[in-house]
Amino acid sequence: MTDGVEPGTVRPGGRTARVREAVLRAAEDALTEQGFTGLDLADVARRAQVGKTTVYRRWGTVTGLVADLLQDMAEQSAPRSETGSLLGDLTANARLVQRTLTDPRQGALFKALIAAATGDVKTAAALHRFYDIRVREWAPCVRQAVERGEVPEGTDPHDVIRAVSAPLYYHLLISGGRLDEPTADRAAEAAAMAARAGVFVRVGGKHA
Amino acid sequence: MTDGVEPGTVRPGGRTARVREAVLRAAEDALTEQGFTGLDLADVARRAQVGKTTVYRRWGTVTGLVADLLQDMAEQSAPRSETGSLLGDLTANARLVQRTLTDPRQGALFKALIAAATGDVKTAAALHRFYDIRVREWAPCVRQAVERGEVPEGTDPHDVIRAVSAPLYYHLLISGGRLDEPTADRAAEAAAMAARAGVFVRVGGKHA
DNA sequence: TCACTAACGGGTCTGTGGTTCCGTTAGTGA
DNA sequence: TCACTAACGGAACCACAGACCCGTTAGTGA
Repeated sequence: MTDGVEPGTVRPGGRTARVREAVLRAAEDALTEQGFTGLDLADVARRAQVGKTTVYRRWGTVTGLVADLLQDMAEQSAPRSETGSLLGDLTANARLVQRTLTDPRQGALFKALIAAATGDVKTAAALHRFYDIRVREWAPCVRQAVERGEVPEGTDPHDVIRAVSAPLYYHLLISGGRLDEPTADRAAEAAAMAARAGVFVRVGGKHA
Repeated sequence: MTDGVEPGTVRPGGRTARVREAVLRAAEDALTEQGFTGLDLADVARRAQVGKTTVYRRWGTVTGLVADLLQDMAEQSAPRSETGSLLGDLTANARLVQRTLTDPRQGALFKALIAAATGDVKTAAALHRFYDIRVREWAPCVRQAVERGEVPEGTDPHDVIRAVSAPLYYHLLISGGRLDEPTADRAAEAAAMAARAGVFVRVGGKHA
């Protein structure tokens, strides 16, 4: 803590990078299969074919490992589609999220990541960063809608994109309701309607 | 497992009830302070001034205890307010949720409950039941809005109420954004707008 | 009021998640 | 290509959450 250098920072190339890669993939698998609660670092080490000492030294705790995994996931981005209308773009986004959360592996993984973030501020910060990046990637479609005059000037793009995802995550984590394509479409419609009506216009020009 | 009777079912009165009460309150406190991860049943027993054997016998696991706590919480209901307009009612609901989630203790508790539910199907079922009850309590205000002609016939009341909460929980768990009164008001507005536009009309008459 | 036994609880034991020690392997810079 | 040392990893070790045993307390029905 006090004496500085974290392991993995001085010689980040070669073996160190390979170990990190293997451990993160193993952690992903383990989280997906066991969930956040059932995760132990020795098991991750076994899956990664790496000494468990290494895992404990580099990441220390389960939440530390999850935080690093989130950082890694944040780096790989998926491209967005463009349909020419706000509703079309938001629907594409909603369906992408819906498909991701419905996929047995991905859905379980995201649940585990979110659960981990509830208990640790560093992990929570990593999760926020991850979603901030994803939201930023889709924000342009709202800006284009503003330019086209579909939604009023001053509309906060991030708020709109988040409004699309929110009901889907609510279903996944809280209500347990069906998470099908019509649900996704409804989420997109609701967000588009609200955006058109000027609900997401920021008066002071301040962004979240 | 195979031989039937669960402890606490044959003599549910007197001491058994007192123990349950004390343990649930202690679990609530512990969850609030330590979060879901940092919870151990011996600590709960200590707080409740109850033998730890009792806690292990009656509830067995952390998730089992959380599931019972959720059932207990579901039984105590908070009344809703009526303002005479859909937007007014939804705003009242949004602010209630916002205040609950912002409160340091309550917010932490709900985070912990949701995290626990991600890892265990019984707990998840209990969580779904809890929110289903809460949603039902507020559904009448949407039905009244239908009667007043504010929103189209066939609008699913539950969908509307859930649409109000969703962005608030999204902020709490995922984006980490500000969770203030304007945010709550915006959530209510967005839901009201979408409802008015007929986004939540169910075609087949089937409810979620 | 009394007998019956469900449910409680202190004490002890154990499996395992996590830590530490120290020798080995392999990046890195000259 | 060589010296230096960061980073890895097997093995022994430890602490503690959770299981178990068995004697005690107190609801319940007659």
